[in-house]
Amino acid sequence: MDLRSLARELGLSTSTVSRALNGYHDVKEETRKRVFEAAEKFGYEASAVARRLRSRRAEAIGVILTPPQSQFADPFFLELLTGIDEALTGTPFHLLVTAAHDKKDELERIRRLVGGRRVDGLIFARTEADDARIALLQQQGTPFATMGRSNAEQPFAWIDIDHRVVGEEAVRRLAGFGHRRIGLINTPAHLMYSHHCRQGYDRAHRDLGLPPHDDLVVDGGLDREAGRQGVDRLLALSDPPTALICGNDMIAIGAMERLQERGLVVAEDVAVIGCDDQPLAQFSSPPLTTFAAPVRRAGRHLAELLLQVIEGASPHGLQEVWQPELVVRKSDGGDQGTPR
Amino acid sequence: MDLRSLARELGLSTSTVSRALNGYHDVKEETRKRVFEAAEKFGYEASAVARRLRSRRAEAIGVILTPPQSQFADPFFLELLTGIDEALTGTPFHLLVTAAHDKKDELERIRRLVGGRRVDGLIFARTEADDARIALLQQQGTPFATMGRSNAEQPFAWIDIDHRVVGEEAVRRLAGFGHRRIGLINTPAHLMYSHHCRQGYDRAHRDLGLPPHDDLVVDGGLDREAGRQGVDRLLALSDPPTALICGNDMIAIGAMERLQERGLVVAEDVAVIGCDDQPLAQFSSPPLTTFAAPVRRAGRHLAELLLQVIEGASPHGLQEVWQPELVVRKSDGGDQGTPR
DNA sequence: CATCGGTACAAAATCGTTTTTGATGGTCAC
DNA sequence: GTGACCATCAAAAACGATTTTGTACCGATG
Repeated sequence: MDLRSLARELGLSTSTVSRALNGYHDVKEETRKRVFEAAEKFGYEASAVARRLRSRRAEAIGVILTPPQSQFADPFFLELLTGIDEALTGTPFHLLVTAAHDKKDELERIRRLVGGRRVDGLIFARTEADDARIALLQQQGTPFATMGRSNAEQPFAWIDIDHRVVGEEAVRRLAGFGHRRIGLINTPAHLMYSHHCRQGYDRAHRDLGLPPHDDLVVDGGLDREAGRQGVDRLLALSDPPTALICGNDMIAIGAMERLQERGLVVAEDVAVIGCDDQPLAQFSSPPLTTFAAPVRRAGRHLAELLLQVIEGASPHGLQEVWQPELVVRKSDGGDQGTPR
Repeated sequence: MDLRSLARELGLSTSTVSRALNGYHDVKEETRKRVFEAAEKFGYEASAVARRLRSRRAEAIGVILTPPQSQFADPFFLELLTGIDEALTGTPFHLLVTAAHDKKDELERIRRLVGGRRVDGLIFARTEADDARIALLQQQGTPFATMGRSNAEQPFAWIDIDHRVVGEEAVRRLAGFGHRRIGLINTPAHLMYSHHCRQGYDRAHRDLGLPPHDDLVVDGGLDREAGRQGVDRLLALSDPPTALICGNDMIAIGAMERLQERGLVVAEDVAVIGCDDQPLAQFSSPPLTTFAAPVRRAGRHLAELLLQVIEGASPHGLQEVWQPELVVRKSDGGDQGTPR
C-alpha cells in the first residue's frame, strides 16, 4: 500500500494525505481523522527510502566498531550499542553498525558511510589526542559524537569517563593501604584516556609525596597479553611494586594470571585494581576491584547528543565528564586492603 | 556530486553514465573508461537512497537482538554481529541492528523493519519449536535466516549447533568418569536447542543403560540465577546428582557459585559442564569445561545464506548442522575426570 | 536499393514520498 | 461589490538514481 493508493481510496490528493499524516496545519481536523483511520485500516507505512530521498535525510546513525585485539569480543561495544539503540527507539532513526579491521579501514568506512549518505551522523569510541576520524568528520561537516575527548580545535559532542579520577583514586586507595611503590600498566599511550589515567596517577603521587615512579609505569595493548607483559617488566625491577593499577579489566586479568604463575598471591603479595567493570571482573579469581563506567547510559546519551547535532544544534556545550565509581571486590585486599 | 553533474561534465546522458558504471554492454569500452575516470576524479558516489528507491531494494539486512535477561551484555550477539558484518563487506548491503525488549516488541520491530522496506531480510537467533517470528516472515514472504532450527512447515535457511551432541557427549563423558546420576539444568524449554539438548541427554542415558532420571532434569532461564536455582532444586533430591550439565555457560557459572556457597567443591564433589564457551568460561573458578560453538563463523555463513535467499534462491537445502567441540578445562575434573 | 540487425547513445518514465506553488470558495471589512 | 485574507485542498516539481523505450548511424544482405 503506497501513498497514492491510499489517497485514491480516500478521494484525496497525495499531498493532502501526506500533510495530514505529518501534522501540517492546513488540513481540516476531520479530514486528518479520516486519513489516519484509513492508514490504520490499510496498514499503510510510508516508504522510508522515498521519504529519505526527498527529505535528504538518511534517518540512520552509524557506529564503527573496532574489532577486539584479543581473541574474544568486546562487551564494551555491545553495551554501547544497546544504549544507543535505546535512545533511537521512538525516533525514525536506525542504527547502522560496521566493524573496521584497522585504522585505515576505519577511515575508509567512514568515508563511504558519509559519502553515500547512508548515515546522518556517527558515533565512535576510544578517541586519540590527535584523532584522524575527528579531523575528517569536522572537515566534512558531518555530525558525530564520541566516547572520549580529543585535542581538536573545534568543539564537538562527547562524553568521557574521567580517567584522571581513576588514576588518582586508585593511587590514593592503595597508598592508604600502605603501598609505597604502585605500578601502572596503562592502555596504549595514543589513547586519550590512557593519558588522563597517567595524569591522575602522577598527581596523586605528587600530592601524597610518594617517591619518584617513572620506572613503575608501562604501557602496551588493551588485552590480557598486555597485562602479562606488564607484570614481567615490573617484576624485573630491583625494587618491584607491591600494587598494580591496570588501564582496563582485561589487562588486570592478564596481570593477575601472570602474577599467580610467578607464585605470587594477588591481594596479599600484590594488590591489583582494574578499570571498566567488565562482566568478567566479578568472575576472575580473585574477583577484581575496579572502576565502573556506565557504558550503556553513555551510549544512550551519546545518541541523544548526536541527534541534537543532526538537528542543527551547535556542539558548543555538548560535552560531559562522568565520574567513575569504585567497585570493591577482592583483588586489592577488599575493604581494608592488605596491611603493610 | 550527483549523476547529472557527472553526465554534464562528460557530455553524456545520465542513462549512459549510469549504464557505464553498472557494467552494461551497450556502452563503448572507451566511453566506459572515460566515465570511470571522471567518477574517480570528482569522487562520485551514487546516492544509495536513490538507487534503493528505484531498484526497490533496501540493501540492508536487519538483526534483532534480544537484550540480556541477566545484568550484563551477551557476548554471543557481538560475535554474531561481527561475523555477519564480515560477510557483508564488499557487498552493497548494510547491517541494521535493533534490540527488542520482549517477544511482542520483537514482532513489532520486525513488522516495522519489513513494512517500511528498511531491510531486505532478517537474521535472528534462539529459535523456538513454534516460532512466531518465523510464521510472520514466511507468511509475508520476507527472506530470513536463523541461528537454530524450528518446526515450521516451509523450509527456511538456518544453521544450528547440534545440541543433541552436546547433551549426549556430556553424558557419555561424565558417565565415563564413573558418574551415575547426572543432572541437567537446561535452558528454557520453549527454545529449540533446549529440546535437542534434552534429547541427546536422554539418548545417552538409554544407550548407556543408566537408571531413570526424569527428576534430574530442570529448566528455567538463561542466566546465572537459573543455575543457582537449578542447583538448589537438584541438591534437594534424596539422591542428588554428582555431575551437572548446564544448558549454557551462564547457567554453569551460577551453578558453580551456588555449589560453592553450599560448601561443595566443584569438580571433586560435583562435576560441571557448560555449553557455548563464552569468554568468561575460562575465567571462572574453576575454569569451565564447555562446548565451543563457532558463533562468528555462523554469523558469517548466515549472512551468506540470507543473501542467497534475497537473490531469489530457494531456501531448500540452505540448512546446516554444525558440530560443537568440547573444550576441556577444570570444572568437570579435567582430562581424567574425578574417579568415583 | 530497401530492409534488417546491431551498436552506442539519448530521452523519458519510474520508484514513493515531501515540498512548493497554485486554485477554489468563503468570510470579512470598507 | 470588490479586494484582501484565510482555510483547505490539488497540482506539479523535486529528490537522484535505474530502467524502459526510442533513435541515429552503419554495414551487411538478398
